[in-house]
Amino acid sequence: MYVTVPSDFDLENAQSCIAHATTALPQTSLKAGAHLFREGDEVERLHQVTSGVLRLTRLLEDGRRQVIAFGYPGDIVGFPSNGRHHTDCDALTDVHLQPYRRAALEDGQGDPLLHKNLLQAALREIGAMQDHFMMLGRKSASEKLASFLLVLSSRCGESVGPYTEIELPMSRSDIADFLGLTTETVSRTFTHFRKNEIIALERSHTVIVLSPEALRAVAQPED
Amino acid sequence: MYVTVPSDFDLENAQSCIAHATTALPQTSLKAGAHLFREGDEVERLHQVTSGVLRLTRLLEDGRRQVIAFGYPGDIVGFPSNGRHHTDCDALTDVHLQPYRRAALEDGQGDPLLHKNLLQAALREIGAMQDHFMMLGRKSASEKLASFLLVLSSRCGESVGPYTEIELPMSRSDIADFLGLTTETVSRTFTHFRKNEIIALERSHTVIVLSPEALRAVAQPED
DNA sequence: CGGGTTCTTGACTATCTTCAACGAAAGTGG
DNA sequence: CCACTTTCGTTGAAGATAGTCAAGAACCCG
Repeated sequence: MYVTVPSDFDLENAQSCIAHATTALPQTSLKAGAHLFREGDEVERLHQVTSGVLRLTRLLEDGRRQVIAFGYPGDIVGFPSNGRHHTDCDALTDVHLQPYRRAALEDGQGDPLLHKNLLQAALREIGAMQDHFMMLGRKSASEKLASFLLVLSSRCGESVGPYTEIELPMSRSDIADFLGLTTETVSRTFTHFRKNEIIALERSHTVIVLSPEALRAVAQPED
Repeated sequence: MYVTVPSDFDLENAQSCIAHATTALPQTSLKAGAHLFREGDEVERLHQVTSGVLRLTRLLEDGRRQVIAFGYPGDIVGFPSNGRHHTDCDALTDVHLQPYRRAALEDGQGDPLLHKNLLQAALREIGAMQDHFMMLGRKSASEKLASFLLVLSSRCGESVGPYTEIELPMSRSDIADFLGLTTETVSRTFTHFRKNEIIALERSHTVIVLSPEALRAVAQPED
């Protein structure tokens, strides 16, 4: 999951499981905190998240970290770069996964429909990442966090009375490393939104969106 | 072209033209300043740069711009996201291009080798973009510019006596929008490098790398 | 309940941006 | 070819946003 400009995420298309009955591998699962793969590992499978949330990260020698993406249900992770994983991946919550053979992506053989679906997923990934560049390079802290909350709200928000509730399985520092900020700035920005009654924090990991309009206004200022 | 961690770019692999004799489309060319495609256009062809440099950009409603990538010889641009271009693309210099049918990427039919090569290019693209996230999210202005110059130096540096010379076809604001900075900061950082005798500027678009070691040291601090 | 981690908050600082001015370079038209 | 205009690059001063350092509060887990 990246933070893309609104309406870019094709829910219908992406969330559907693209497994094909005849060739499907059995679903697997992962406990919270367990790792799925590490940077440099040979890619054997791609994985589509069925439930739970994954975290993809990359490290710099000096310890700086970038969270590349969060893997939410419907997302496919593990695209090989020169045959190898290019990020670390671990589970933020218990996760269920639908694995696909790497060959299903790379060879047309076997299941042509699956091949096509995986390829399209990879191409959508490129598009989504291009949007995320804009986020990282050109948006302020408030814009970043507001955009992030909006995406989460549409992908995993639950209606609670008149409001939308978002459960955040990741820590403040995960959010910071995803958005190119520090934990302190993320925390302060949450507080700022809270004081302006744009959101409420039930617990630090449970956000209630009080005013989606205000959130949208912060995320993409008119000009 | 993205700014990736060192040694990640596979020169051999990427620079080679992947056209297949029997199915090849004729080369095309583009004058400096001409556009190749615009965001939202239906993708008909992918293009591999043969000579010259392309610029891929994305705009925010309020005018903020992100340069997504520069297309250097060997690079392939135009991967479709849901069948459409997701960026604008224009030529910074006169450019020669090898076009490929979109179907060559999306269908296995036709030329299986070409299909495979295009797919691998798309997957490498994902890996390279992941590195670029780190750049945008976690690096300082000096680190960004030093990394940028190092990549250019290895991709298009020309030996001039003991030094490497880099010709920059893009403006300061292109560099700024690529690295997530302002033109002023880019300019100041150039000046800073010049004063420290890491580089020399023959003209504002011609960089001479005086000390690649120093540049590397700035690009990736030990810890 | 205790101990460690995570989150929040405060004070201060640094980096980068903004605004502004100027000079250099490049494009335009007579 | 030269003057004119416009764009681009550099530099300075001031300001703002986000980062750093530090401490206390809240939360989680055993």
